Amino acid sequence: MSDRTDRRLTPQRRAVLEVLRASSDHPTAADIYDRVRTVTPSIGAATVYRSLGVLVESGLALELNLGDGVAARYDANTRRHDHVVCDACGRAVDVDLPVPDDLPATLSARTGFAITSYSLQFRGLCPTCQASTSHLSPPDGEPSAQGVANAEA
Amino acid sequence: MSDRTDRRLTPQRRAVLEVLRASSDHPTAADIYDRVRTVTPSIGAATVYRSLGVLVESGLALELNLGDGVAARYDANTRRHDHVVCDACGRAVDVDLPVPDDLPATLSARTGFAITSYSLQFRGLCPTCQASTSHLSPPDGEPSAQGVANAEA
DNA sequence: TTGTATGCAAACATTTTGCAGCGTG
DNA sequence: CACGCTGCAAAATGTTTGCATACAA
Repeated sequence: MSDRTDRRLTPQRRAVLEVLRASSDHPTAADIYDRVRTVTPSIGAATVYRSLGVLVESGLALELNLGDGVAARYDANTRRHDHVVCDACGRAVDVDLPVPDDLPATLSARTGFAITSYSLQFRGLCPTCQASTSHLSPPDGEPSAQGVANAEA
Repeated sequence: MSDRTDRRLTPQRRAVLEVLRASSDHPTAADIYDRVRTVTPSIGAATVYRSLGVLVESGLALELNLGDGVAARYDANTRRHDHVVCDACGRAVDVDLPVPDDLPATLSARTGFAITSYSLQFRGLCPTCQASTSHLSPPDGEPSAQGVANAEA
């Protein structure tokens, strides 16, 4: 009876992880499926979904719910960080916010919950969409890491 | 050509809103459908979904994505507030956290986004689930507003 | 071998749409 | 009478499962 940790990093799972690491736009499972198929055309959708599950379980990826209507997104950046999502084009950008680190403790004291994780979600208009009068058409599919704001102090 | 604001508060929409206001457990659309039917048995699922959409659009309700696998939840509490979700039983509790109010400004300066809203999501174990060794069975269906922590300072 | 992983297709769950009829202003 | 709203059913999405086969230890 081995515990749930003895998962193998198969070629498919590795491929999914690679794609995820190469993406900075927080792709959904469907996005990832499409991208992986350009490399491993024979992979099945179920395998992608299962692989994502495995990666999340083993701590190699994060599953995000950015609060837009969109399905779960995935992130290979497993450090604690926050996100800001554009209401117009849906683009999601990472942010590292210097939040008071007693936040979890405060919350815990206040609710009795044993806090294990937390994140902040911001919504608004991205610079591009602020510029364009018509808040439509996304800036583009998968732009490289443009606009990732990570100042630490 | 009237704008999208001339929506009527029909009996069905009112019923949905009532149910939502009577619920403190952040029900999903399906939950709400079930509850509304106890009062208005003839209502259709589509109407509930459409009503929720209308209520959200008109600012009478909030659509939440609490990051658990669960579908969107709804909240009649439209004030800005945060949530903590139990990883074991899925219970979601409101919290009003005194976050530095320059947070949006900081974010905006850092990313160029025009921030319109934000919220904090915490995850962990609720008191009940911490107590029970086996992190299973939800505390209960729709407990009244037990455990809502709203200290303001 | 023995058990896990994969691909395919079917099954599912959830939400959206099309449409005819109804009610209200 | 025009228009929005409703209920029903069908359709569209998105994700999970069942199963036979293919691998790997």
